[in-house]
Amino acid sequence: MFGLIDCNNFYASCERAFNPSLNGKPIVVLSNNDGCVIARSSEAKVLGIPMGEPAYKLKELIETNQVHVFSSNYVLYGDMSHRVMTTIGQFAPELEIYSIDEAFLLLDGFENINLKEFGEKVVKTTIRNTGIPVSMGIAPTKTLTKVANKFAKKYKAYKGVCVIDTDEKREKALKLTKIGDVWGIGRQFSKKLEYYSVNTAWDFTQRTKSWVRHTLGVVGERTWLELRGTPCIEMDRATSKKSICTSRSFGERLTELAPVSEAVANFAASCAEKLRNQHSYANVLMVLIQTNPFATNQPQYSNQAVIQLPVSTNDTTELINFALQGLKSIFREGYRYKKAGVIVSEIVPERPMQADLFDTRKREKYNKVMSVMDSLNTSYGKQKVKIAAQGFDRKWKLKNEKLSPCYTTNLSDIIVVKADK
DNA sequence: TCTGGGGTCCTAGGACCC
DNA sequence: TCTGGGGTCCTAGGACCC
Repeated sequence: MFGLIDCNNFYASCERAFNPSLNGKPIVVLSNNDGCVIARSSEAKVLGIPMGEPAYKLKELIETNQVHVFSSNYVLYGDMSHRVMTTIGQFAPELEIYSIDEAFLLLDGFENINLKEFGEKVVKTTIRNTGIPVSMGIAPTKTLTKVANKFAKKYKAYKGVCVIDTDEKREKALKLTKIGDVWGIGRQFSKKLEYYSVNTAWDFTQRTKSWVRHTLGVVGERTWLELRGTPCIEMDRATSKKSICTSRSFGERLTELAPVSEAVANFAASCAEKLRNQHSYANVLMVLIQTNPFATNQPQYSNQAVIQLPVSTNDTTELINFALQGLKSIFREGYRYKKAGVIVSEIVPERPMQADLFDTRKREKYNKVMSVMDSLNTSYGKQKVKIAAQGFDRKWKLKNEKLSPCYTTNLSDIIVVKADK
């Protein structure tokens, strides 16, 4: 059996955890640049605020209903996520962190344990230890735990836990699940399936295997098997990423190379840090820039440069260098740029490292510089030490006017909270 | 004026090999 | 009339997830 734990309205719950006066009030959290709604408390959902809605379209609704609005605070959410994962990790032999607010548990060796009671204990402990409410689905396949989780959230009487462990329960649950709500069935697939009168997850399971294979390919076939109780998707044990991306929309449109360069240098530096954190090197770097695709009345341009790195690396100075070279090759005058990004890929572990016979760079020296930089930034705060190309102008800096304090990671914020009390 | 950011996997087609 | 069979690697694009 598998378990799936999912935090309820995660970002909204994080904002609430340190500000109890928000309990019972509608909250929304906005995407970077204060763009779209990406999280809503249940009160905000009741008001009919849809997921993904651009914030400017909601101005009136927010004012008349006194909705509390927050810019996204990933430092806070990341730290809270870590606390939740640490708590639930203690309950099972294996934990797969699937996203910032979700994790699978492998429930091997739980044959003689009452799973419902077990789940309730996990849920209660997590809320008590972290202040974040969670729900848990338990079932023989990952896709079915997703179904179970939805029911655990929907019905209060379940106390946050739903177990699907018999065919009767499975049939009942699948008949109540719309096909588009199934994990692995997105917009295109559900459109196709509805065309063939497959409206519920149950309808889907009643089709033949070959029909599903023919209509949706192997991916759909796996979902079909999983919904019928045959596990196909195992616990993912890989911990390091295969590609790493840092991209942002700018707070204002940029027309000059200089501020875009500064942004790209920062994105490259962030990729390098992420690489070092997971102890790996990249072999390929890509830089991309684009204008605003929504501004249809303005000249559009987007382009990307792909650079094969001569020697795999996670060195900030080196990656910034290549990223800026790439940027120069694609940057064109006369456009209002909205967004840029850096993606590193073909990622390999730090050891063993493939060297280059003709490499002239003093790699050991630079590695030392990087580790000193990392430890200074860990002790004294992000970006205390950085590369000059990352600059100080920050014209590209995104908008986040409604940022909450970093309660858990910034000492001065913690003191402020105490003073308020 | 205003619309996010970060990932994974699969497939088809082209270029190439013997 | 009639033109093989078996493979790899790469890329772009499409689907999905949070």
